[in-house]
Amino acid sequence: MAMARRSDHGREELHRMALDAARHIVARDGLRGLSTRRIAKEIGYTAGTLYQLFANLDDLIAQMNADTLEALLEACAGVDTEGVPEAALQQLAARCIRFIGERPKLWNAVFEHAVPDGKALHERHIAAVTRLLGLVETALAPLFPPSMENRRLHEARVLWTSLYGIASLAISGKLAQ
Amino acid sequence: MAMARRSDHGREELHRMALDAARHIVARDGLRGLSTRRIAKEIGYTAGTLYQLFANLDDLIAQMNADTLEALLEACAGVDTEGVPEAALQQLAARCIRFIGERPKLWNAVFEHAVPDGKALHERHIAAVTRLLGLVETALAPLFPPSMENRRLHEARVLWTSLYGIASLAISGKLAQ
DNA sequence: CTTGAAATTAACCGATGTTCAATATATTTT
DNA sequence: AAAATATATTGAACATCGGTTAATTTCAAG
Repeated sequence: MAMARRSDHGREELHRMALDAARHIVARDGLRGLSTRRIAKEIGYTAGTLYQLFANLDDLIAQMNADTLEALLEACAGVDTEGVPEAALQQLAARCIRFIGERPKLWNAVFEHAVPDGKALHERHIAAVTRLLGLVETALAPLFPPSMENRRLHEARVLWTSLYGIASLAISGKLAQ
Repeated sequence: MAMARRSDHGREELHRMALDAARHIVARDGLRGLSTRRIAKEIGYTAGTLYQLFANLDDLIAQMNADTLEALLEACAGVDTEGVPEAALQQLAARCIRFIGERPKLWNAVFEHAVPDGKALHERHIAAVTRLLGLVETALAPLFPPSMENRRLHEARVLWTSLYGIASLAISGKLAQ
């Protein structure tokens, strides 16, 4: 097989291709089916090339997960979080559930991937979670007087945490039949 | 290291120990962290021993997942499904969400594990799902006259599939208290 | 004891993440 | 254009770990 040409793809184009391939693999076979060689094969390169774009496989997975969270954020973008709280929350929940239900294994990867010892979570990962949480906080605002800000933030976090269970449950129903 | 004595543990005791170890590993590190050698190490044996108790690793995982579903069933056991339907469904949803939230990675495994080609789902797996569905069906009973049995079973399935709606209510309820 | 079956391990063989020297390609300089 | 330099890509090497099977050890029964 011929060596891939140097200028076949630009650096960031390759970066994108690798993450796309990883996403497809994980969506189909779960994190367990992901390997450097498999990603490389899917994009027509060899494993070593990936180490020019990512520090290692953990780094690649972390970026893939950050992508997933940003995509979820995108999916929630259209929700009006300033109106009636119940309606806003229901819409947020519905979009999250839909998003997760369409890529359950990819979503699982966000939680299954153990962060390497000592390493912090990826910056984009944190940013996306923060903004998602922010949506819930905003939606909850009308239910709490300004004096109960702590309480509001706390409840937003509780709600956000429970969302995972809800989404899982929704997915379970779909997959169990 | 001395070979483990043959009579250290009975067959079904070992069986249980292996599944327990697998559960702990998956709960901590996800399906990706699970391997025959790691299970064996945790219970003081070597990998080959497992093949006396399980057909292969896939079989072991399948049994672990069946255990998970049965544990969920257990967690739902106390719910009074004979009373007011709305209350029963809400309780069921709340318990499911709680259960999943406490062992997210273990729950993921139930859906990440691809059933080997040609193989059917484990019998206990199917039985557990059936009984979970049965809880919903029972809870729905008061809402349907006996003549609409088909309809009731259908709605139970729909509800199970879209449990997230109920789950949302359960969360809202928590928020209100 | 001997024997045979069950339990346990050791060995097999392929896959994994990662590194690195060698090679192929692009770019710049002369 | 040719030479020189810089970069991209590979393929092999390494060490480890994967599931599974073959061979060995243990134990109880006759």
